[in-house]
Amino acid sequence: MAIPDAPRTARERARAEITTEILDSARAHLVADGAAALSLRAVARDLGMVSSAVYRYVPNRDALLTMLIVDAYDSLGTAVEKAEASIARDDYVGRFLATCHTVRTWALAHPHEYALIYGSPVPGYAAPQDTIAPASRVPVILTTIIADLYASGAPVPAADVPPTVAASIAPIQSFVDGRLPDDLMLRGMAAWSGLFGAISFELYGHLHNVVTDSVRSRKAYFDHQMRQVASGLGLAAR
Amino acid sequence: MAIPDAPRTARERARAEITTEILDSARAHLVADGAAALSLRAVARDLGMVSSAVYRYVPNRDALLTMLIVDAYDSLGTAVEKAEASIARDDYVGRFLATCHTVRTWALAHPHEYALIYGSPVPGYAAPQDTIAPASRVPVILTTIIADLYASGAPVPAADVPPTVAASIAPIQSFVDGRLPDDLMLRGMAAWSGLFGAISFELYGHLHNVVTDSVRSRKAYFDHQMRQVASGLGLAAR
DNA sequence: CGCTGTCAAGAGCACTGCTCTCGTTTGTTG
DNA sequence: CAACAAACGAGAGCAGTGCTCTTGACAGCG
Repeated sequence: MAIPDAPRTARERARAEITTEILDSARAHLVADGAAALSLRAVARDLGMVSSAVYRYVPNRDALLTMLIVDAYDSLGTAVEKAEASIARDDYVGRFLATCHTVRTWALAHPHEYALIYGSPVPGYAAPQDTIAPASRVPVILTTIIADLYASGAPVPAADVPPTVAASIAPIQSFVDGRLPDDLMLRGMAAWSGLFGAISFELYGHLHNVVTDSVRSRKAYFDHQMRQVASGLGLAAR
Repeated sequence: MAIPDAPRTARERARAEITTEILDSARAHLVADGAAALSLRAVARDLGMVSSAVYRYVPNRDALLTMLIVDAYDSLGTAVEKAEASIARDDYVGRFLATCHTVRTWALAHPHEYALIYGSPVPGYAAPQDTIAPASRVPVILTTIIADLYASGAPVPAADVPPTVAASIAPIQSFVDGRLPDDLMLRGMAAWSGLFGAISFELYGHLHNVVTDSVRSRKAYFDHQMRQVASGLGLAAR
């Protein structure tokens, strides 16, 4: 898997270079006009190539979008990991809130990229294998915070949950070897989907005429909601 | 605004008829292949017209999509209103859960329509005035449930919230003339975005490898999460 | 009856994704 | 070193898109 030792031949060198140029141009178009407007021909024009030449590097438009998806997940993942790592390990609320705010800030700064990864996928689009690792970086962080909180011995929600519900989250529980109480895990998942639900609503305009449309208000609203979510996780405020 | 008394002349009659035929065909394409694949030319072919003829009835593709958006909001709104109305008025949890499950059921049955209204909007797309009324039907139902609950005198969350947060929800509070405590309103909004966040995650595949992918499991998971949300609203379970 | 506005059809423009062919260049192999 | 195969860029081409414009037919009005 690891890159052997950089491209050796001139051809491999050129191929790697042009491939990244294609990706850069595609990303620029995505940022500027969104995924729907991304055109392989426009990318080709950017690089001074003819459209068919691009197909030597990218099998089709979908593949290019997939690369951009991986790209976006990684960009978000890196930002969140960095922000979360800067908080004291035993400040669980702080780590959670830093995660939330970083996701939101990233989303506001990269709306088209956010829409690409958390918006409606194209009908038949099936996420290829290479997207799932980058896609799980944020969930992994959230899970880690919760697992750390639980390991710290702090009081966390651990009520019984109906067997069918417990069974439904078997897949995710297997990732943490069932170390977390079902109740806590379920609340963590609610936090996760609540986080992205809140951001999507804000970004897609559903808060229009609902929450004052100013940077200050929107941030205060989001912060409050995420604090509420945190308290539901057993993360005492402050 | 109201239709005077049905089209009178043969021309007006034909115009109304063809317009609905266009919408029907467009809806069929949307259901089958999603919004991205909706083509004005394909609609024209369906009706045995040439593409330019369609432009006599619909100014452009965006306008057609807007009609479908209104359509979808109305379809969802009708389904939810009907389901919610069938629950005893004093069963607030039941009304809330019926609303949640109906939204989810509708979304699973109409994935492309759901994606059209709750997915990522096209970049420059600004929701026209005619979409906002249909779009608010579900929020109105949710707000009504909460307002009824509050009016019943049941104990509801009414803690103080920071002034900036309270100020941020001034727009929505003005709809209910500030009758609801900020705390309750905020939790209601969290429920609202949590509801659609959960459904979007499920529909867009983010629960893959997280929640067992079976009708039973997914429903049990969703039901549990919405019950948790309800309890956060002061809606005692059962 | 005749004028005006509406309509369907067709051609056309600029754009898209993608395929195929054809010389040219590059790297490897005999 | 020569020969062959693979990789590559350019160009033409196909089928499709949204949208505009012109042209001729028709309906409804004064």
